[in-house]
Amino acid sequence: MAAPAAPPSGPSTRKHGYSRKQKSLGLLCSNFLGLYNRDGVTSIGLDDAASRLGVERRRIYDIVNVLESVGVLARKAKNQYSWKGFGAIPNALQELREEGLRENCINFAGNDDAKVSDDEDDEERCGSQLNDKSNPTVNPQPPADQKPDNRREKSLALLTQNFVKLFVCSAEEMISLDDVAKLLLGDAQSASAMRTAKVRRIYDIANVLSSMNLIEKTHTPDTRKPAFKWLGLRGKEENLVPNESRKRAFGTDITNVISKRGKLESSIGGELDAQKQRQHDLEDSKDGSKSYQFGPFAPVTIAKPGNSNMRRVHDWEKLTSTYRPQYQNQALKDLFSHYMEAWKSWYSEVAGKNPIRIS
DNA sequence: CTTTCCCGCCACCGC
DNA sequence: GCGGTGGCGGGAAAG
Repeated sequence: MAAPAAPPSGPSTRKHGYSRKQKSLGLLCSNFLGLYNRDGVTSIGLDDAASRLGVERRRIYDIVNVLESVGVLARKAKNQYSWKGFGAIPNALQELREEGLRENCINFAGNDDAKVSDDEDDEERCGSQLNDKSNPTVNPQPPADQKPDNRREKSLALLTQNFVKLFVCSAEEMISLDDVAKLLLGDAQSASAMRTAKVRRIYDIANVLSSMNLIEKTHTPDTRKPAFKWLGLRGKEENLVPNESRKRAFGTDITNVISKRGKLESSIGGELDAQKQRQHDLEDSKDGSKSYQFGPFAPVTIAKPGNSNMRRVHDWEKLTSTYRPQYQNQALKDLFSHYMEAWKSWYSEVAGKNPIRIS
């Protein structure tokens, strides 16, 4: 693949092709992951990440918040996060699942292959936000106050957790954007204007989860409505679809310092960094090739192992045994195995190389 | 036109 | 006060 500046099948973006896709959160997240998913990485400084990825600090917060919700990161201190790795995801998801099942009094019964179609069941929620002013929280929190924690309720992190719970708790493997919006941000269907304002956050979350291949953007089979499909596991013949090649210019200065939305950038030495745009496709045969691109300071060449038939045999057994808590319950064991099994392929596909670090 | 969602202002939270 | 966080929504690119 090539042509970073001119998106395929787009209008002739002649000069200074400003493309939103090159600055998407998902792309940034992929780069973030590629940058820190490396042995030896233990802690991550926000300033360091921001400068190395060439973005403002604000954007790092977005990524970090959702990554933390999935267990990949953990806040250690101000400005400092610790890298937990992809291996922390299964446990994090399971916790979310248990928590989700616990907090909302739902009885989905043995409804395994739900079709759902038009009825949006009301699983998640029930204990989250709802009516703007009335007391919303039902969680283990003193209902005394409502003003202080109001901020927390709308945090990206919490939204992300609820988003994930939606999939992990229920049997659905595809949920429409409309339903997600409705479930996460309570409220009935309001005008399109109000909803548009709300879904912006969902897009943010979805983009970074997509970059991890935890979900995938799709459309409902019947309608053409946008929807999200849960990947990574689920009792289906689901296959892990590797992302398409994606890249983002690195090392350039802060995103907006010069070009204001790509309009008045004109001729302020915009050519200089063209050299940084070099992109060479890593190995690649047909489609799915995920290549990270680094700026002037290209670290290690990322070798993507998965593509060929010979998948290097990870020490998954060892790893699994290390991770596996002492589950007395057989059901939990199965569940865990199910997760791990799915993640073997997922991990080797997306993350590739080095095994997860265990502390 | 609608949908997607980047950007960054500025409120908020400790210190 | 001060700097780190991160809601929040304007408004422009993409469809």
